[in-house]
Amino acid sequence: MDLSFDLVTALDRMLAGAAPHAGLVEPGFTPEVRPADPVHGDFQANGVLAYAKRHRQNPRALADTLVRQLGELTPLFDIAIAGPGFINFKLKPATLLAWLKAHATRDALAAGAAAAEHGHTVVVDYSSPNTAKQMHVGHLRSAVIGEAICRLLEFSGAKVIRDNHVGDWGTQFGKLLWAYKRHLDPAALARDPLEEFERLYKTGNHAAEADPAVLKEAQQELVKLQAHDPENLALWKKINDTSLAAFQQIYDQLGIRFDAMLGESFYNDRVDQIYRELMACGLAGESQGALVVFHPEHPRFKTQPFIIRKSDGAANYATNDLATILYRAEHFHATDALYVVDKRQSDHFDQLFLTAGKWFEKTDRALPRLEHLDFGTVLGENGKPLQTRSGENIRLKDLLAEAVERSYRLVSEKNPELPDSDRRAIAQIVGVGSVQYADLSQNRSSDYVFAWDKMISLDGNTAAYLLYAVARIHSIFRKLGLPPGDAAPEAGAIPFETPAELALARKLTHFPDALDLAVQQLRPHFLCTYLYELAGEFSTFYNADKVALEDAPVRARRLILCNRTRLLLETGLQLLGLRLLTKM
RNA sequence: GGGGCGGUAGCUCAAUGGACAGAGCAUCGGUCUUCGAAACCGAGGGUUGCGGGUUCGAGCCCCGCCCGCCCCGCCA
Repeated sequence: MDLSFDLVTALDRMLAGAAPHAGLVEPGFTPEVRPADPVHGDFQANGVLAYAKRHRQNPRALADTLVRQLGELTPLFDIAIAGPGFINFKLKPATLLAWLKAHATRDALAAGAAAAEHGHTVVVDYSSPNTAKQMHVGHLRSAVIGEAICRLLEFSGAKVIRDNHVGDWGTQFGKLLWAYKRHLDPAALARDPLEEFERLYKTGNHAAEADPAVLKEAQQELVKLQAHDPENLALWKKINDTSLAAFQQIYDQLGIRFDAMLGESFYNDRVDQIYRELMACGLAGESQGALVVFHPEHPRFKTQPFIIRKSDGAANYATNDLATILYRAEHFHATDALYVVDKRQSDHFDQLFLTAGKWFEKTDRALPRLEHLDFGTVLGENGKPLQTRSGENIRLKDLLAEAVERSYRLVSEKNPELPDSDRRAIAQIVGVGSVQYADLSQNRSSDYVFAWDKMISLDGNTAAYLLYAVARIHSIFRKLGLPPGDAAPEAGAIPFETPAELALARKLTHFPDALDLAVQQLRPHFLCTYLYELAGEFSTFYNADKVALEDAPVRARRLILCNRTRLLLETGLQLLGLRLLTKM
């Protein structure tokens, strides 16, 4: 057995191959190899338990027979049978060293990881704000989680297409255009256009609510826009361009760059085909003046309609999303389409995917794997959705600015001797990274409480704690005058001996397990948990064992531990979308 | 009314049907003449909402109940 990146899979294959020689055959023995609790070893195989039960055999005796067939593994692992019949595998110190030598660079890690998603073309639909409005805290999670998922999939070998499905064709434009033509403040427009658009939208909205005549006029503006009236179309374009430029400032801070920006307007002239096809294949029918799809086999959707054309004849987001699936399948040849969208829209996606599945089947098309990657709400410390004291949505640019400002104050307090420009740069990385990491480190499906003090803190599972570990490693290499990626000082290393060395080396070799879990479930928090534990093991090691010592072979092996910890922390943080630093 | 998600330590959260349910915060107590103490080490703290069931094994799966949040026809 070679020391492959993915030791779980390698062990699993070994056991499956050895099983017939131990008499484990029908019906289908599966080794069930998985990472183990460190008190038991590195990996455990649980498969003999179920097999022994099915065949009324003694599981411990069966495990023993199987282990006897694993002679090839004994130079690499300590193998033990425990409890009712678990087989435990513990990497030997020399094996740990060999694995770490074989995975010394980012390229080596990427080469190992790339098998998992090879051959997949994944469109990821995330961020997707509405134009003419500023991005607010409600847009945070989709952007942050979506970007992390893109990076995880890319690293795992997928071709990823980042698609920002912006809401650039909504009903908001009627009211906005109405107000623009009557209440525009040119000075405000010049100063901060998006602010002014937002004010105008609110003006129009209030006016329309107060006066049905205004509502009618606003609807007329929308009709004119949709009929491609030159004046309204030019205004619409200006509003969108302004919005997208403002969005990009946020995306730049979050490290996001989209491959496609195909908003609702792009699909505007593609919806007629949807109506035609869905009616032709008998899926859609008229109900209360609207065109809808029911799913008779479904307990709820047999009565809860999926509306694809409103009674006024206009398309809505359902139509749009159907057209988008078709485009992604035909144009991007997507094997997978993922939607990073608020969990409150799960009914919509259930109906969308059901409808698309039947439609594609009836029209003999290949349906990509469609998945709604839901996420919970960002709550304030009162347990309610996070808002300003006056009940407004918190703007994302203000939220990020506050994170940077708080980090600046902290860096200045902890490290006042650094030049101000350095402290500013560090605060930018720590502040934005703290917001990203707080969002990612928790299971995306749950709501989470937004708490500044915990987020920026150096204590606990935070970005600052991880970045601090990275900075300390860089500091070691600076002090020794060694470039951090250099392999030469690692030569002559002898296998690990101290408890702290062994614990850290062991943790390092489990990076693939964490990555696999995060990618398979598309939940970045598994990677966060791992990185936090890794940083913790490093801190323990750093505290217990001195690196810069005279004994060359010991120093070499400790430098390997430092360098690999740095490599994995940096790689992991980048996969999450964070930027890196070397001092803080 | 129908449905979705959740309820785990005082608080915020982890835990792929596997071994004794783990972290952080907070509390209490230790560690800087030594590579960055923004750190480390240790202690206490649990009937996993309640009741049944399936399983060699359940926080996780099934059934019932209680509580909370969210969704349920033309917003997205």
